[in-house]
Amino acid sequence: MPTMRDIARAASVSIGTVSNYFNNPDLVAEDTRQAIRQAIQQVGYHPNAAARSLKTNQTLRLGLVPLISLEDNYSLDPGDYAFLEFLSGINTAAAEAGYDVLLSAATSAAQEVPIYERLVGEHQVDGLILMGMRAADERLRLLQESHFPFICYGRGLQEPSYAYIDVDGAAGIEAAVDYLVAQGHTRMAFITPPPGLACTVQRRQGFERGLQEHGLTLVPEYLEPGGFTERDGQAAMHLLLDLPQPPTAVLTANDVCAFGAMQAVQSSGLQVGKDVSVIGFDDIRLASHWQPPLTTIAQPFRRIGALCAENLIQCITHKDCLPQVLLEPNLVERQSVARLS
Amino acid sequence: MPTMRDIARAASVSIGTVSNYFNNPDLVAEDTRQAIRQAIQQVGYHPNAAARSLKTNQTLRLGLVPLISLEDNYSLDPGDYAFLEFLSGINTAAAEAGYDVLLSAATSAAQEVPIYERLVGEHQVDGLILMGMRAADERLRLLQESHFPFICYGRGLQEPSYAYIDVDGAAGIEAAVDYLVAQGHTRMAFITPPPGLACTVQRRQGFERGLQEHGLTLVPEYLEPGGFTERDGQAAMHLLLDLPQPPTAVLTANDVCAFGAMQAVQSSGLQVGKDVSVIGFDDIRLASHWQPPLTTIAQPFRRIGALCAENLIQCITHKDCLPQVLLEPNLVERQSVARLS
DNA sequence: TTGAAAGCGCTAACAG
DNA sequence: CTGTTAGCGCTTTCAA
Repeated sequence: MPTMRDIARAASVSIGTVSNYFNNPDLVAEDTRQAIRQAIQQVGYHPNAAARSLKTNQTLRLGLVPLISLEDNYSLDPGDYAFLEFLSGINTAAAEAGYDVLLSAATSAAQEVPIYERLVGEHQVDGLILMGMRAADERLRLLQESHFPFICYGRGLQEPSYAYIDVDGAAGIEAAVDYLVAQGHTRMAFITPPPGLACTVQRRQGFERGLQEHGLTLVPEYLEPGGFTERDGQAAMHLLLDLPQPPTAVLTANDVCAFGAMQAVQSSGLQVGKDVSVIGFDDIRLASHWQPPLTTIAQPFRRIGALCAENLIQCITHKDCLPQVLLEPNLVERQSVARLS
Repeated sequence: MPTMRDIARAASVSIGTVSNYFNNPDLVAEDTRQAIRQAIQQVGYHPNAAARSLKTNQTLRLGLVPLISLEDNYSLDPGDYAFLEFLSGINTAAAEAGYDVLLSAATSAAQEVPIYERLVGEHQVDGLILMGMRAADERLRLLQESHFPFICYGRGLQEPSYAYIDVDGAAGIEAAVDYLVAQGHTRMAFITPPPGLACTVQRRQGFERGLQEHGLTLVPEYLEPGGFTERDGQAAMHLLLDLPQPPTAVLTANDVCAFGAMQAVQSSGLQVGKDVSVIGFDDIRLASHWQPPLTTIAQPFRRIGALCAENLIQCITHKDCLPQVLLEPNLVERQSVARLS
């Protein structure tokens, strides 16, 4: 690989001028630029990233640490199909701003914090994107203490002092409850996201608020702890259907969970969208292709990912800015909800 | 952030000794090690990655360039849910060997090669993982010319001279044809992956071979160009059903495509697994939860990803080794195929 | 077993 | 406008 020295020699200029060519082109005379450009073209030169980083203290990389755990699906975001869209959004927006994305897997929750420490300590990235926020999240402390730029997809439970992009899950669930009530339902259950996640608490509050507003009381058995997988949905729905008085409508943790729940309904000889209504969360692509098409609370993952990347980069370059974006989710009506007379 | 100099000072040793502590611990006396360990603990020191890379010429990073294109879903691997599993495998295996993964999105096919050039030129990564291999793939030339370590998930059409991990798609399709014949089918169609991909050609050959072996002739109308999305499957299946004499069984590009195809069958008032049989490819998690559960040709994506990472790292560290792994796919029988009398 | 010193490829003063 | 030069933080001889 050629170095800047080689380019300088080939263009018969000094190494400093080549540096200027890259970082302050207007300081360089047009003919000199021409010569340098040619030399670069000829050997296919690219500046060495490590050398540049060492000097400038910036990597042009954004970090993301997915928790890929087979045992505990505690915060299995990456197992969630939505993660893909999220990642695409990050990646696309990052690329547009000249950043790459560094992925560093944690294969258990215990590994997680050390990985963040290493990424920060080694200067591997200029900023970090967090996701799958927990009700009590160690990562926040670490990053805030070290004054390292970061942004979260999701918020913790108290009013956050950090940058985040989030979808108002409570409002989404509340809107879904409104909708169900409008369709004549009164017995509504909620298969929640995994316990421990911040969004689980938030959405549960939305659920309670929704019921309350319509003078409905929360049946404790209708609050079923669930998760993001089909298995979770399937198991929880069976539990719900086994109740002496099963709910007529069920909200779920996400679309995949809803798919599992629908599967349980069908294998119990009941019909989704008729005997039992199901509402998903996320609106992944398959939701509209499911049978019956799934009514769900849409989150714009790609956009969220892009917002995370853009705003994080903003934080990195402009320091002391604190983007806090709360998006409104959007109920997409399809055919998995029955209208009761 | 503390530097090695700080550690050296704190431990009252020279900077070279601290370096030895990390890279040649046995050269350092136990008490000295103790002192250094303590100093490191105290300030939370991590070696600066850029400085280290600059000197050692290795980054401990593996590169992956997903093609995230909204217009042309030419090689929309990342849009495929299987990508997630693949990525998890890579990420996990990489992490185990001390590597991180660098993602650099290409948002159009035109951007792709320049991104590879940049990654190589900037020394951003120690090796690259390619996927979505095309019938004629520019990336191969580039990487082979520059003698940069890389490995492919998938093979080009001629016998490859490069490292790869692949699943024998032709054999998979052939086995599926065998299976369909055993179930009494003779009119079989194939909704192919996107044109241009190497696997499309390979699988088509498997399809033809399969038919041939059973003395069946290929009906040109039964070879329907498709893709990896539900839309692709849906559209192609409708075309197939509109034929004067529709097929009784349909192979598809992947499970998601199969889902779309099944949707088309149902909306035509026919029943999957009875009037029309459908076979997927990949065996993503949802396949078994679909209604009816999808018979499909399984690819172990997580394992493939892990193999890619492990073998690439092998290539990086041991040079001149040429892993070429061909995995046999596996037909998973479920309920989307009818037995004809 | 430890220390001193050169240099990886680049940037950013600064001098000319 | 261009050249010279001193590091960025680390590894790696080589001497002591």
